[in-house]
Amino acid sequence: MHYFERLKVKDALMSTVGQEDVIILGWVRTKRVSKNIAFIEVNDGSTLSNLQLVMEPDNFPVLDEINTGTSIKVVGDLVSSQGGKQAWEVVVKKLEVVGDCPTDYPLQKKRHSMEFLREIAHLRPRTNTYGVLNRFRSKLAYAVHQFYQERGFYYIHTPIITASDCEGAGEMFRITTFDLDKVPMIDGHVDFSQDFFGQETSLTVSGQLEAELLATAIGDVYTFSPTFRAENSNTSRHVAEFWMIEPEMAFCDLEENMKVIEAFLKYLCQYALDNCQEEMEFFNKWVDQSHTRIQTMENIVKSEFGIVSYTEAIKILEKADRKFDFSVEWGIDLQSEHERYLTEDHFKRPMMVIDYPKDIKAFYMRMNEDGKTVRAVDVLVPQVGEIVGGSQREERLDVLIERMKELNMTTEEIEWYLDIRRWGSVPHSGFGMGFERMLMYMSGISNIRDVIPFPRTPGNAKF
RNA sequence: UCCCCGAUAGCUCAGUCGGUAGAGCAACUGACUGUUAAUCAGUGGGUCGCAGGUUCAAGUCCUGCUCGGGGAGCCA
Repeated sequence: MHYFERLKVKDALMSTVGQEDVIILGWVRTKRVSKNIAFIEVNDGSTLSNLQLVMEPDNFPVLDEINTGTSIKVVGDLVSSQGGKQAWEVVVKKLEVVGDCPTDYPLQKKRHSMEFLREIAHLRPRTNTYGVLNRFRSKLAYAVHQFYQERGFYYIHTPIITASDCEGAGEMFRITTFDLDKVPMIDGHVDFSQDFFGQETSLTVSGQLEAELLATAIGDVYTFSPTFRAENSNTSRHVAEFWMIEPEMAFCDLEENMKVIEAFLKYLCQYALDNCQEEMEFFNKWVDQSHTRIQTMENIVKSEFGIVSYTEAIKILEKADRKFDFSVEWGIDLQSEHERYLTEDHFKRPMMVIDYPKDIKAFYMRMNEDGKTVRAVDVLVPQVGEIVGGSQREERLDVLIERMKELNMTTEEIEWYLDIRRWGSVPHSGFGMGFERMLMYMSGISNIRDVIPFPRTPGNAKF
């Protein structure tokens, strides 16, 4: 097949000199045939742009079999193009069909709606938009690793299967090997002691608790792994399976944690500006309706994030010159409309809200001196909302146990989590960033189902 | 799960007061051209989401269901 010998379209287009007898392997995007000359544009996924092929139709009767979508193998000479829109093109010497493509191919030579493409998610990677997105996603995943590796963090693997039901981050998907038609029962309840693990187990909703164990051993760690939430959420920013990045740092307080968050977000934006120009220009031109995506990324890199305490945020909202559907008072959970007002209207930039009331945050967050608020931080960005949630963890064993009692939580199944507070406990902090939400923000793509190749949502696990 | 909106050709949509179906793009055929989302001319293409109901007559009105979109809650 000449896999190793072929020239990728990306490399052909970046060539500095002409080359004889190059091999191109790819899919036809469009064909233009006239009596004396014919053009094919071929794309192999290596880059957004197509490579133009030129030939005399009389010498290539196989042209009749070539449609949009056909996969082809080409041998020809790479020469500078006589046409205006591209520097290089290939004068074809040999052309063969690898796989034909009947004309009922769903991807037409025209723009399609994101909604339609979502229904054919197995084919949409072949479109310009999803080619750009999937290459961007790969590059950003690499940038995530690069950021942490450069700073001496260790990449850790936390379990996908978990037995802790107290992670508290949402509904969980149960896993079992039971024959669901005859589940063993005891005293009217499912007898999980007969199940594979001898207890009830689920897919993880967060690697944080385990990450804390590793952080209190090897210092600075991060996870980057799939996460599962069984919430019946039907919104443009929720999926049941998504990828989350969760750093955890020993000997680190909330203020230091926030510096890592800000540096991380800025790093990803700077990385995209430096290394993903083609993708960012595409998003700016075709995806972001206000055409300000590049400018937004540049602003993030330049400007300081806003920091406001929950209590101050409430005051700002109370003074706001506009009505909210949900009334504002200290102690409420901030609603979407409140978060949007803060980040989009009041501060007009990414915002960190800190020190939330303990009652609306998780049990493991460190109690402040006031006894009412905890060392939590949510990062809000325009258009997407919450993109990062983090906190300083409660490292004082007695305080943590007291808090769990308040919440009627049993400590039995989570003794292992308490143990790191028993022996050599240290202040530590961390956060979780939704990878897809970050991709949404950076690309301007407004539905999370369009930044992951195969989205899982209530009622839909196709492909 | 709740609220709102929608479902008509392959895609995006129009369809008036209820009277038996339209456009653009795509596809196909032909012509022409170093073209480039080519251009020009022509052709084919419909169980109007599904199931009921009202009516002489339903794409159009009513009910239920399914699916999709926007918003809310939950959160990353």
